[in-house]
Amino acid sequence: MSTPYKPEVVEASAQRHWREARSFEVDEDPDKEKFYCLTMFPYPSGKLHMGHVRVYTISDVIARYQRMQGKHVLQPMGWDAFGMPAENAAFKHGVPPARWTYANIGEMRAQLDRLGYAYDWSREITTCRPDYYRWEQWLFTRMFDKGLVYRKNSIVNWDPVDQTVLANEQVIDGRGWRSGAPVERREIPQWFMRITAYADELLEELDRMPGWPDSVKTMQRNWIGRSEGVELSFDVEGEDQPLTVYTTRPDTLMGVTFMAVAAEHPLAARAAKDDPGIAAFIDECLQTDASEATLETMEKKGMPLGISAVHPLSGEDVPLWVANFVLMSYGTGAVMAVPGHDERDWEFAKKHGLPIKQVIAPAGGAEIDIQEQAFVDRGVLVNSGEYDGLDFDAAFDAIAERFEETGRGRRAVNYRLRDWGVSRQRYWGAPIPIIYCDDCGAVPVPEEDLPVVLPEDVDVTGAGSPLRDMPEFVDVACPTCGEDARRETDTFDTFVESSWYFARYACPDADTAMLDERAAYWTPVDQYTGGIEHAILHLLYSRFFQRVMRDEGLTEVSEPFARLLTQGMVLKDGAKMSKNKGNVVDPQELIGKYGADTVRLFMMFAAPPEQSLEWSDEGVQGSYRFLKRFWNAVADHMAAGPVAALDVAALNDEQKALRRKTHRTIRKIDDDLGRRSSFNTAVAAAMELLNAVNRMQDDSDAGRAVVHEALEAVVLMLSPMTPHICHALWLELGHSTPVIDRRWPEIDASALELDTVELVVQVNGKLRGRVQVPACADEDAIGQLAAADENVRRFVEGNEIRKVIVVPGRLVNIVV
RNA sequence: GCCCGGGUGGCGGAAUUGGUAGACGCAGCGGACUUAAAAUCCGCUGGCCGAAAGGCCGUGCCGGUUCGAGUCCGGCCCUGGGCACCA
Repeated sequence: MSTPYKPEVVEASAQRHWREARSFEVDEDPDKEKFYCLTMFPYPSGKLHMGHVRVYTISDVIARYQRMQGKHVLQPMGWDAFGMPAENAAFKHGVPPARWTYANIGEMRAQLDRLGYAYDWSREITTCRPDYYRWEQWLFTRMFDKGLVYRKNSIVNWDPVDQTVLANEQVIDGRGWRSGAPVERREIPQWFMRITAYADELLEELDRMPGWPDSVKTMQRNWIGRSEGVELSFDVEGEDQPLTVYTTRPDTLMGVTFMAVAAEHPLAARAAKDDPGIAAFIDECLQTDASEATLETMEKKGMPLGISAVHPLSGEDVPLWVANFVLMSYGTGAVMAVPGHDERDWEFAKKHGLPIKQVIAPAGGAEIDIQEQAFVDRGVLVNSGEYDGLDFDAAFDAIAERFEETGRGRRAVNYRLRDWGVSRQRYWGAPIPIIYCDDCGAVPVPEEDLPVVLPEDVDVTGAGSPLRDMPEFVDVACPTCGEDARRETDTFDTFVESSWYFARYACPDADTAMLDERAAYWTPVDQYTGGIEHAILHLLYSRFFQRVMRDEGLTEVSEPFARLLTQGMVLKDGAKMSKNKGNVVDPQELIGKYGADTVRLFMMFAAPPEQSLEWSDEGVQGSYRFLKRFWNAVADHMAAGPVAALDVAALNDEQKALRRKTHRTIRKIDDDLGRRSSFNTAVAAAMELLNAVNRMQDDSDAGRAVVHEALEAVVLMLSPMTPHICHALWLELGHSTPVIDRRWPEIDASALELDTVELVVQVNGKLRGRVQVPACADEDAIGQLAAADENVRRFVEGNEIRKVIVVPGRLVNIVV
């Protein structure tokens, strides 16, 4: 009698083996083909959630599959350890963020180990450790020297009651999350990284990244938002400086009937000095949070400034407005408005009684009424004087040239992408390595003084960074002149840490350089897996940082991630699992009840990886039942005594059929795991094969031999998904080499061959019958066999056959 | 508002390049085993008509292309992600 399946025993034993054999620690072996398999590292919140389990299981399956292909696989893990939750917890519980964070890391590491992931823990990274963040401080100072970082004013959400800067997440319906006070937009000086210097390269390389999903590449293209247009200068009455605007539609220039500037624009500020109404309107514009979604969805409002610009072609006066939909951060903070040919301008003009002028007509000559609806397509110029009759391209060139000749404008490429603001007015982050001196200005901290260590023993009050009140941190001598100076108290955006950690896993202990020669062996990452929510920011910043490191001579790699898989969320009752909704399922509990393999199997089986996964307690039980059946199938098979060697020449039809199923399944699962990342169908195929094995009632030597072959194949192929039970079953099947060190099963091509194939017969595209035909039959013979089918004849008789379409191996369609 | 996804039985999903819609699993129903229950095993399971053979309908909605559309094209509806300080 065999022992029943006990996951807790099986899993402890397999994990002990991996630990003692150091199965997952890898070095740099130039003779082996490397495979670097990485997941987006977690924020150490303290508890693993189902989203973590899903993404880490996906990655682990890929890592283990690639190992079975003979690759030298690195799968590291670490902690994205800086961030707001630690400050919030500190504020709430009075624990310093560092202590809270390190405690959480300990708990989460144990949880990950319980799931049996194949991590090389010797390379663990914790981003809040000085030996990690010192290198991003160092890179920042290098970027400073190259002019890749600079300081400028930019907008933040300001809570006027708590006197603190709020993250967008901390603004609820325009109010501070703790104070409830209406949030204001406020300008403060902040540090920026010049990602726009790499805009073209980041854009163009997307065309040469076959390993990334098209959707992510499209999102990044649109985010970078390259456009070709013209910069035009409009003289403004009473101003020395002209007002410059950028437009992608210079062909509509003669249709400009007003202009608008952002609330923060200097012209608006000047007008506000003499006009309390304008001042009040600008104040009102600033009473919103700074997110683009808010700005784009709020009611479009504006006010005339009482001054005019001069139209550069017609010389007519163009009234100047201040409007809440113009963004100071995009382009020049001013726009020319063409209500006839722009949706938003049209609505604004209608609302405020501004003129709407048609200057573009449809190329086809169709009649339009510009007063009813804006015409935004490209067309032919009208009402534009000497430019009448030109199409878009000709008008673009003619107008651009005219401005270039007079020096009042130029062709310009513009990007939607903005430089990356990295300053955060928070404590729990990497200090920005800058010292402010009254005489020398902003001075980067010299390399020998790095890292600038964040003091870890602090009291968090919730109102601003505690660093500001720590003279021992702030007061410092200027590195240039030695006079009294002040240290920067802002810290880096946590995206800075996650923009280069993937490279550091190659050499986490390098203490004389950011990266060493080991990075040349491991990078780029061959397979990167993480949430679709990171499709733009994290992935774009990482691509940027990789290039900055390249240009610093640290690596020759430009693209950090060769292949990308973006996995969907885990839902319960149609909603994302969250404490607020009370629909959280704790992985720990489930692992205690069913074991890690059941949880892993369910995660892989329940949905394709890119799609959201609907949690189901019954589905988990189904996975558990399958593993019990799997266990019993192997145990029963082995309990029946020794298995004879397989003699393929001596098989009957049923035995041949099982062998065919075995080798077809190997081919399918290999394709599903290796090429398609289709784990759910891989599991289904393994289940089908096991069902076929269980249906086989054949105690003959040959019958037991083909069953043995099938069971070995299932154990090997499921071992990436359920590694613990497969570890045990492989030993049970009589092997001494553990399954972790085995290769993927070989396909016997001769087992796949078939004498006859079944074809579907259609008449006019509708299924009417099935026929068995020899595998080698030609189209005429197939057509005749198909037409001979009794049911097919009923639909063909009395009609003329117009065409017979044969799709080899699939179907015959008779068109009558 | 803008950008990118998704929508198929009672449920999760399959259908890989335009070629058998519903693989695999869950739930349900029927049966075996059991004193009984649990567990396990076997069978059935998109809707409608039919005794059966078989037929008709069916992949969010409307229209189109094709011998053939879940898959391609046009227009809509619903829903998820992102929108630069959540990570």
